[in-house]
This record gives sequence, structure tokens and C-alpha cells, in this order.
Amino acid sequence: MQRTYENVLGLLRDAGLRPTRQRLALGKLLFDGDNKHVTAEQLFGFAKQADAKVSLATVYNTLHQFKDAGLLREVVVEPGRSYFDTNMENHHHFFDEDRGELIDIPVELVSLLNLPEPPAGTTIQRVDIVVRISSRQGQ
Amino acid sequence: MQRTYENVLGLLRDAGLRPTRQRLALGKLLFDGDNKHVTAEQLFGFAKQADAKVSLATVYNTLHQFKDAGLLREVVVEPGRSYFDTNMENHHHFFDEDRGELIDIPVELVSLLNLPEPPAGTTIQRVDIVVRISSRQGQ
DNA sequence: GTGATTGCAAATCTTTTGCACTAAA
DNA sequence: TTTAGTGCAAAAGATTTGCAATCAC
Repeated sequence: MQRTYENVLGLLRDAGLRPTRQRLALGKLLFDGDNKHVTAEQLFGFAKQADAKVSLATVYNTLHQFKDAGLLREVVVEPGRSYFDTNMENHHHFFDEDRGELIDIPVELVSLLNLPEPPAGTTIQRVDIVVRISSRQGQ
Repeated sequence: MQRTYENVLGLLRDAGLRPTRQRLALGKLLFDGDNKHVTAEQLFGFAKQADAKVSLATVYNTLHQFKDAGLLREVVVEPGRSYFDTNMENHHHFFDEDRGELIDIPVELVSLLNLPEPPAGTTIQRVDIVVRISSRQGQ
């Protein structure tokens, strides 16, 4: 089920991305076998902790290259910040509004029926379900 | 069903917002009886067309005051831009990725079953379903 | 070598804020 | 009057871009 290349090198090669030092470092942080949701700023922080020398601009560029190559998916739940999700399977999310944290919901745990037809001339690209949760009471 | 105050003045008064010239102008543009989805920049443009003298900062501030007062709801579907929705009923959205346009989906047209339990200590605030559509082929 | 990639700083875009001015009650 | 609201310009925060230096092949 889960994407587990034994090495990031092969993953980058398969994606047609030149395996540079920076891409390898970021790829190792992202594709370690556990699904992750990171912002650019967070990944930049992780890279620093791991002593990987990568500029913030390169983190942004790399995230988008990974996304375009089909290795990541972008999730927009908050104004002014993007999350990148390493889980490429069809799934949905809880979004914890207090912590700013995403939690995967496997697609099998949700039954979505009876979507209306999309407008003529358009096709459905994706269905995103975001269940907003909070420690606050009520809705 | 639809919120139709005969005048925006009463709507603002009921919301506890002082009916200033700017709020009245923006309120008339927003609450004319048709549901709308606008960005701050768009509303600023409409105000200009209507010869309403309002600054962009005031448009932003007013949108958030209307939101806090329960007159609007914020929808985040694109990185770096917020839409404000005058439809306060429970509903979902198509998002046309080519046009950057939202289309309401009445909640009755969707059956969502079997959501998983939210994590302990949290409650569900809202469930947002965004059906991303495009004139491009496939998904 | 040669073209792709990176880093930095500057630019961009959306949104927020500080503060003197104006207007509603 | 008194206090809330506004406008402007500046600041902030996330993201993108131009370009010379560097790296992968």
C-alpha cells in the first residue's frame, strides 16, 4: 500500500528528477516510510535539525517539483499556508484547528454517495473532505 | 431558506455592527439576495464599479467583521487566497480550478456516511467537501 | 563542458496593523 | 462629545523569481 522505495535515489530517478544533494536530503526526510503533512517552513526546520544545508527557496521549489512529479500532494485548509502530504492514496483529512495539524482518514472509512453531476464540460479531478475539529465545544 | 433582509441596515444592526457608509455599501453588494463567493480583491473591484469609496484595508476588515458576526463564511480552496461565501446554510462546493470559481452544492445532494470518530478530546466543527473540477481531462 | 539546480536577495502577492483623521450615536 | 470605524502607508508572512555560482552527468 505504502510507497516504500528502499532508497530515495531510485524514487527521484523514477520521477525524472536529478538526484541532487538537496533533493536527496529533503526526500529522505519526507519519504521515510511514514506518511507526513508538512509546511515548507516545517520541512526547512527539519532539514536544519538534520544538518542538511538547503535554502528555504529550494525547499519551496523542491516541494513543488515533488508535487508535479506525483510524489506529494498539496492540501489547502488554512488561509495563507500550504501543507504537503506524502500519502498519495485516495484519502481525506481531519484538520485540528487548534494545533494546525492534519490527520489522514482512509477513504474506506467514509461513504460519500450521490454527488451531483459536475457542470457540463468539466470533469471531477478530486474530492477533498476536510473534517474540521477542535478542542472547543460545539460547532 | 435564503437570508433576505429587506435592507442591509437592519442586517447590520441585528449583527451589532454600526451601519457606516462603507459597511452599507459592501453589505448591499454582498447581500442582494443571491448567494455569492468573493475574494477581498473582487469585492474591492465591485465597490469601485459601484462608485463606493472604500479602501482595500476596509474591505478586508469588513469581510472579517461580517464573518465574525455570522453573516459570511470563509472558504479556503486555493493557496494564498480566501473566498467569502454569503450562503450560511450547511452546504458544499464545486471548485473550478480553471476559473477559480466556487459553485454551491446543497447539502441534501450529498450523502456522507460513516465518518470516523474524531480524536479524543476534540469535536467536529464542520465538514467541508470540495469537489475539484476542471475542463482538463481525467483526474 | 553543458545544462540543470541552487542560494541568495529582491520582488510579489495577499493580508494585517499602527495611527491620525472622520463619522456615528 | 465620545468611541467606533476608516484610510493610508507601512509591515508582515508566505511564496516566487532573477541571476550568478555550483553541481550532476
